[in-house]
Amino acid sequence: MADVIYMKVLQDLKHRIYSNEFPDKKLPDERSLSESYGVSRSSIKRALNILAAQGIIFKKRGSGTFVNPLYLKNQPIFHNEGSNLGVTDSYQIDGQAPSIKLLNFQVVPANEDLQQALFLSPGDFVYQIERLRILEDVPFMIETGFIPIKIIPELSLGDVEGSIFNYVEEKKKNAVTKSFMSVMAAPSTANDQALLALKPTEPVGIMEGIFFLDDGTPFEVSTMRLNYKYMRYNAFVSLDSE
Amino acid sequence: MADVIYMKVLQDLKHRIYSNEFPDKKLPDERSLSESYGVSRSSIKRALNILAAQGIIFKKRGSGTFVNPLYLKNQPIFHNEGSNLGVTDSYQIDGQAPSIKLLNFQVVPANEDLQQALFLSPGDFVYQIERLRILEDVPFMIETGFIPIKIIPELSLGDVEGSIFNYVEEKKKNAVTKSFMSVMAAPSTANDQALLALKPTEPVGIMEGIFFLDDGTPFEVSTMRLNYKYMRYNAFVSLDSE
DNA sequence: AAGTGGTCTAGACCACTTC
DNA sequence: AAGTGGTCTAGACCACTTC
Repeated sequence: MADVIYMKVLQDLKHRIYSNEFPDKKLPDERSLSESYGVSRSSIKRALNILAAQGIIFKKRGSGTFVNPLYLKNQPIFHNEGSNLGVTDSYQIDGQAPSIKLLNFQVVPANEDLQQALFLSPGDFVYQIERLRILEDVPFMIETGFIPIKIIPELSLGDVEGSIFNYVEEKKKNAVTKSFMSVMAAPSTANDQALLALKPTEPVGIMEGIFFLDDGTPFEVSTMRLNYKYMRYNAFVSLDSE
Repeated sequence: MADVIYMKVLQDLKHRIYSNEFPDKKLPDERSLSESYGVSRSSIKRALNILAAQGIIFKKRGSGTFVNPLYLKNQPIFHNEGSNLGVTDSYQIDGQAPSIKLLNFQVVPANEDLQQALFLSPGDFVYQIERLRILEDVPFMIETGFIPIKIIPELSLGDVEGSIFNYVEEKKKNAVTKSFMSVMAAPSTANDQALLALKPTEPVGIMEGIFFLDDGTPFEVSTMRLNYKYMRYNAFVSLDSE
């Protein structure tokens, strides 16, 4: 992926944006970027379109391309940087991935909700995986995931202490690239408070999702409970492509 | 929008998919589509990429393009009913729009953040509009919005007691069709608790956004603080188009 | 070997904004 | 008039899958 031109341009531009290289929030025009990077304008546009879809920049025809001030105002936490949608890739900070503390790992029968979400039959089993995610020594997320055992029957204790999405990508050559997400807020439970070092008045952010493999197979149902300070979900919404 | 080639192709393909014209779930290859539609392969790819981003199809290099069976089976989780992205259209319940209680309406100078977000110059003014949104007698959202006065200099007290986005659509023939949203959670303030009938341990969900008119003009910066029970932000995420 | 999607180019023309 | 992003073309070559 890194050998692809538009990805190189994208990474470089993102770095320059975060380095505040454009204090007036205006990027060079596409034709200048094309020349300075030595690539076609199409490749520049492709990189810019992705940055726009990620909410980092926006474009105004006739005027130029601008850094989204909302995006830089606070530190964005959840950003889809990697080759898949997993927590490990999305919560990188300065290239450092969050570490994992395994809380629970077992195989259970899929209940009705899980059967429907993961296209399973009665009697099918799923892994239940509960993990605490830690970023720079701060536990910030409790993650409970359910994965059909038939998709990765060989999953071991060691595997679930690392990135499962990366594991699947490497071993199965099938990345998790799509998801339906629901983002919510809720009061913290006693368990949340203990694990995430929250006061009783401090809430959790909740991200619930169904994750799909690239071929459309539902891979995991996951509920993530976050220290509210670490949840900032950015999205670009457009009615154009309806 | 309908005069754009890739949109025409997109609409037509979507219609053909829903008409079950591809019972084997396989679409013609891109070069054939290019020929049969009489457009370039790039335009075909553009339409297909959008359909893939919407979760309707998926592509497999070397194999072809396929209808996503999951999509036809499952009802889409998130559906935007209205013609714009405003609260009035998005929070309809059984066709009933939320009502509005105006808390504050004044004209103030745009601070630096607003100048940057709304393309304003020092000395430009914005409306500051604070409103309480009420659904079936329950106040659920405190909304603070900032809109440049030069976009709608004639805005009156009566107008801000209704849907501003619908007003702009009717009067200016320019709909709010794009936005960058940030979704967060936070402890409730005393003000939140009073207006939204929350206990001190109950949080708010926060949706912060810049809303754009169809031509890309930033129209409003808005911060919405919601009773957490009423915030559920749904999104379909895909790395395909990125 | 043939088929199919992915990436990329160089350039044309259009639509809108700014000067 | 000049600048800037949007759309589109025709074609080249690459990577992966299927036969």
